[in-house]
Amino acid sequence: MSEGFHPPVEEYLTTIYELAEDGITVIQARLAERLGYSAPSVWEMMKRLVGEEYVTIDGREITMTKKGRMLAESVVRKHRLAERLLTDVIGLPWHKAHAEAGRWEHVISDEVEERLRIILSDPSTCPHGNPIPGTKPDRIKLFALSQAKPGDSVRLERVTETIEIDDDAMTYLADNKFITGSVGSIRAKAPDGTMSVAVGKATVALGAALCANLFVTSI
Amino acid sequence: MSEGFHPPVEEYLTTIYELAEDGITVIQARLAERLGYSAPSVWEMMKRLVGEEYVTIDGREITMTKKGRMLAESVVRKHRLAERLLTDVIGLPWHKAHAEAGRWEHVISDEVEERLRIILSDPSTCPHGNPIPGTKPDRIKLFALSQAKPGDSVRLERVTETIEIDDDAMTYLADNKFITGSVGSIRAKAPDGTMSVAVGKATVALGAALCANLFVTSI
DNA sequence: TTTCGGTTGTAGGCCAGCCTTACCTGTAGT
DNA sequence: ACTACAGGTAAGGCTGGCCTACAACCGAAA
Repeated sequence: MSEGFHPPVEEYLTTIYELAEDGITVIQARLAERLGYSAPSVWEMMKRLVGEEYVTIDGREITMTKKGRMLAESVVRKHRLAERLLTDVIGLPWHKAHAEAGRWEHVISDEVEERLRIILSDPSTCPHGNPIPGTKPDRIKLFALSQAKPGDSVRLERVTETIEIDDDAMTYLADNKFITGSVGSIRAKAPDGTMSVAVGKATVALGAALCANLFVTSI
Repeated sequence: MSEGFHPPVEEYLTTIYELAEDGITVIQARLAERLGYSAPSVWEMMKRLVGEEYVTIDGREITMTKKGRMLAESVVRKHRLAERLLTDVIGLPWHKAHAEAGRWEHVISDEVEERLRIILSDPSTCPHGNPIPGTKPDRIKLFALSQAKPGDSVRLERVTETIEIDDDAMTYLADNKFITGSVGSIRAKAPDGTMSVAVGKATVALGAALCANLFVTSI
């Protein structure tokens, strides 16, 4: 926060970070989609980010430099710590934390970040299971829900950013009590990948695209 | 946060609110000073705020409309609740909370504000003693430290915004352990209003301008 | 091979919100 | 009564970050 305070730059860099984290090739078009900006706007910002040595572009693919990655990780860290604060301390519902933290991430100072890490006992993930950069991750092997078979019992461990940004999907998951930590058992899997999962007394239907972005452990 | 999200507008309105709160006549020149903007910038924004019916201008004096006051109070409320969160829960030092909250106030949603009010037990003031709009104030009569006489013992109850925005002054107070809740006894009062106050084992020297903005109770 | 969807690049524009410079006005002090 | 100075108004300018419209390219499928 000391010298530069540039929410747009931070926004672009974290989006690059999160796309890469979700295994999506980072090109301008993906950024334009996710950010909701026009292609020329993204292009212009890329020129700037290359100029300021936050990223390099090789062919179409955008890669962060060390400088870019450090800034991105700092902001992502603040975002995910903020989410933990919001859910664990402030009591904001699970599915609403992402949007709130999306604004908070730009205004949290390094000192407060440090305090948060302490009072939250150095958490390794956000409430949706995504890792907090700079902490040693719990090395449990997760797999996509889409790989589970009928009969399997699983615990939901992680919802990727691709889903986190989708308010409707998050609300749907929360309404059906299928949030991080919830246990479900696979009832059925349709040919198109849609799954039926029993959670508590009810059964939730989950589309293929959603299942590919829900990571679980066997139980 | 729903529709309009205009940090500059919020910044101007809260500044107007805080100037009035500190008993300072609100004119453009005061705003320019406190915000660090040029007079024409302030003038332009005033045109806009009058146009959008946030304020009215009568002669030189600027007064908020109901609409303006509601927005200003909402932002001030978020600011002061954020300060409480920062000091009481997150553990940020007393004198650093103001600057941090100055950024947070623009990004806190109404829902989080409500949660904060609950987890903080509906506080009636910020950590510096300024009232949180919408709560019934503790009706203790405070007086300015400058009105105290040598020999008096007082407890510091409130530091006005005029001082809160002054980082050096706040750090000085904190370094000398003279913060809200601290007890001091007046040792001496110089002709120019400078006071010597014993706090704990040490004695603090406080300038006249500062003393006029520190509110205390007799003890 | 042609065509077409996805993508990148270019040109030109717009608006908020700040700036400087300059000028005008009213009030207070000598 | 005159000057000084604080305060307000005017005109013009700049930058960041977004836009639309359009041109150029590329790979894959028809």
